[in-house]
Amino acid sequence: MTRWLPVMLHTPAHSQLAGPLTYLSEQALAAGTLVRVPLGQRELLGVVWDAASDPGADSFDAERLRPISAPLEAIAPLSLAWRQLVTFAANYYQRSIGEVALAALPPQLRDLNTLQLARRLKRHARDAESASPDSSNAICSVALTTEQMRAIAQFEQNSGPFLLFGATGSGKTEVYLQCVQRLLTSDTNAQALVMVPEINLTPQLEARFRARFNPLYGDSAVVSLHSGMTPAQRLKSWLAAHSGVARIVLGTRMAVFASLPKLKLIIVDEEHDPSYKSGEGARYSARDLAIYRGRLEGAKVLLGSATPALESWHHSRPGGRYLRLEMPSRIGGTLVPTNEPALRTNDHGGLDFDGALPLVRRVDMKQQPKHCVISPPLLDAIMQRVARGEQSLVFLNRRGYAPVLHCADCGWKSECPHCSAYRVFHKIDRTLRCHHCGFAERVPRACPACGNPDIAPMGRGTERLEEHLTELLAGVRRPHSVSEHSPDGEPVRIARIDADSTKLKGALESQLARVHSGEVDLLVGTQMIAKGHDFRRITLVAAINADSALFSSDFRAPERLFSLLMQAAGRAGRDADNSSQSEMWVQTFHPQHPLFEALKRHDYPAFAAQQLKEREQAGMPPFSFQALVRAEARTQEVAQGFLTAAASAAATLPAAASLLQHITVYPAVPMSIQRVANVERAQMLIESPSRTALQRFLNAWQVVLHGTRQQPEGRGLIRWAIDVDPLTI
DNA sequence: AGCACGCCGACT
DNA sequence: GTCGGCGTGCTC
Repeated sequence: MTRWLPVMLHTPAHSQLAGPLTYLSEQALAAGTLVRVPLGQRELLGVVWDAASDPGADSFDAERLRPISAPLEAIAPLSLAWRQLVTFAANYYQRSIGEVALAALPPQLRDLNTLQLARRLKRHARDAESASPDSSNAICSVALTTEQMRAIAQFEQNSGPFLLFGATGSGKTEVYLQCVQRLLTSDTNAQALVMVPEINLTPQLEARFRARFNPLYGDSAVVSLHSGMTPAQRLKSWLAAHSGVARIVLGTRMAVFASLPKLKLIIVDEEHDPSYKSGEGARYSARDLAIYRGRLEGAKVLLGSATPALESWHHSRPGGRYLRLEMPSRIGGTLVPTNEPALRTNDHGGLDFDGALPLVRRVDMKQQPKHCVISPPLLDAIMQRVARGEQSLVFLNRRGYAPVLHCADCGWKSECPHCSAYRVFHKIDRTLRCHHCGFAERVPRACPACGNPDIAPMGRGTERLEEHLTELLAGVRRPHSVSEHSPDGEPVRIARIDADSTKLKGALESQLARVHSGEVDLLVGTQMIAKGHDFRRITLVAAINADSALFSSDFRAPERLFSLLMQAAGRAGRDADNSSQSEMWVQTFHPQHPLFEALKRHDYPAFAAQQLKEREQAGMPPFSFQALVRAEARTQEVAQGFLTAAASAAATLPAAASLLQHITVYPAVPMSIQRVANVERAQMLIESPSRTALQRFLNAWQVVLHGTRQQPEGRGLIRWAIDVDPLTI
C-alpha cells in the first residue's frame, strides 16, 4: 500500500516550503526515520516528521507527489522528544523546523550513500565491542569538601533546574563528575550531556572525564561533539550517542541537539558564556534550550558558573525557577576544605575576608605618569615575581600591534576600504588587517594620503604590549637554576598567546605546555588565556586597559567585563602553595567604580544586585524580552527602509492592535559597525515585558517581513534575520 | 536555500 | 562568438 509521508527538509522558513513536504512510500516508516528524498534536481536528507497522513489531507496536487528515494533503515528513528526540541527551537527562534532539524544532524549523513553508511555502522559496532570496560578498576574515590558534598546532596534531593554558583577553583568540575557518576551508577542506561562554551576547553574536560569513566564503562563511553572535529569523527560520536553506546557526550553549543535516547542529565559549564548563543542560522541559546530540553525529557539540568548570567542569577533567587547551589570557597590543589578564610590587608590598609582568592589591586591611572602603559607599581610587582621565579600574566583584550595607524600631518587613519572600521596594524608580518572582513595589505611606507613618511601606531594590542614589556624588562635577569652556567641569570622569557599566535594547529596546546613547564616568566594575551586554563604557577594577573567596557552603550558590557576579570583573577595561583601571595591587578581611571569595588571583594552577588536593580529600573532584560531584526543591503537606506516598511506593515496585520499592545518597536538604526565587506547593516529592536507577547508578534510579523521583501521597499535587500534574545545590541 | 533558466556586458 | 553577472521562479 502506498502511504503519504510528511518529511522535513533543509528548506528556508518561507517560500511555501517551510512545512513538511509530502512523499510517497510503500513502507510504513515511523516518525523520526531518516530518509533520502528527491527535491527538484537534488536528492536531500530528510526526517519523517509524523505518522503517515491520509491521502488528500494535503492540499498539494496528489499527482505530483514523488516517492522517497530510500529510508536510512540502519539508523533508529529520532525520538519524539528530539523532534519536540527541534520544533520548539524553530518556533522560538523563528526558523523553519527543517533547517533546525537538518543542522542538528551530522553533515556526513547527507553525503554518505546507503552502502557507505552501512560499512561505517558495521565498523563502529566492531569498535564498540572491543572497547569493553576494564572492570578491575574500582570507582575512584575523591575527598570532597563540605561545600561540594552539600551541593551534590541538594542536587540529588531536588529536581532542578540548578544553578551551581561556585567560585573559580571551588571544584565545580568535581561536582559535575560526581553528579554524572552517581547517575550512571544508579541507572545502567542513562546518558549525560556536558557542555562547555569553547572548543579549546573540550580536550582538558574530555581528559578528565575519560580518566574517570573509561575504566568503568569502556573507551566508547565518553564522546565529544563540536565543530572542530572532522566530519567522520562527528558522525561517529553522533551515532554513539544516538545508539546509546555513549554514556557521556561532551560538547559545545551544537551538542544540545545531539540525539540522546536515555538523556537524564544536562550540565552547562560556564553557563554565562556568550558562546552558548549561536550567531548565525537559528540564533539559539544552547543554555536556554538545555533548560527546555531537560523539562521535555525529564532530565536534570545543572548550570554552573562563578559569574552567572544575570538572567540565570535572577531565576535562582529565592522562590525563583532555579535552585541555587553555592560553593563560595576556593580550594587548593590538595582538595582540603578551607574552613578558615585567610585574613589579608587590602590596599586601603583594611582587612578583607576573601578565602584563598587573589587580592585585587586597583591602580589609579590618574595618579600615574601620563601615557604610561604599565604603571610603575605594576612593573615593580612583575619584576618581583620574576625575581622570585614566579609567573605573571598580563592580559589585554586586543590583538595585533596597534588598532589604528595614523598620520599626524593630514589626519589619515588606516580605515578599511570595505568596512566602517580601522584596519589593525600587525607588525609581525607588516600588514594592515581588517578584523571584520579579513582584508589585508602590506603596511604603507608613507602616508597614502599625503606622503608623510612619519605615520605612527595609535593605541596598543598584544603584539605591542609584548614588545613594550620586552623593553621594560630588558635589564632584568631571572634567577638561574643550578644546572645553568650563566653567572648573571637569564633574560626574562615572555610569551604571547592570542588568536594570531595560535592559528596553527596544536599551537595553543604547545604554548600552554611551555607555560605549564615553567619555560615562560611572563605571559601576554587576550581573553583567550583568561578562560578555563589552569596556570598553577601564575601568581600575578594584570588587566591593562579595563575601562573601555565601563561606559559602553551595550548594557551587557559591565556584566561581561566583570565576568572576564573574575575569570582572569581565577587564573592566579590556583595552586594552594602560591595562592597566599597571588594578586589580580587592574589598571583603571575609575578605581572607585562599583564594578571594581565588587571585584575587589570577589562579590558577584553585590555586583549582580546592583546591575539587576539598574536593569529593572530601565526595563531591560531579564525584566523585558527583546528581539532584533537585522537587515543587510548595498546601501544603508535600503536596509533601514526595508525594516521601516516592515514595521509599518505590521500595523496592517489582523489583530494588529492586540499583537502590538505590549510591544515596543524601535526605529531602524545602523548597526554599531555599519558596513562590513561593503555591505550596509541596519537593525531594529523589538521589546516587550511579555515573552509570549513578543513570540506571538514575531510569529505573525515574520510573514510580513517576508512579504516586504517582494515589495518595492525590499528591492536591493541582501538578507534579513531575526535574533531572539540577542546578546549584543 | 539551491538550482535552473534567461537575458545583457566584456573576454579567450 | 562564449563566459558569467544576478533577477525570477520552482521545488512535495
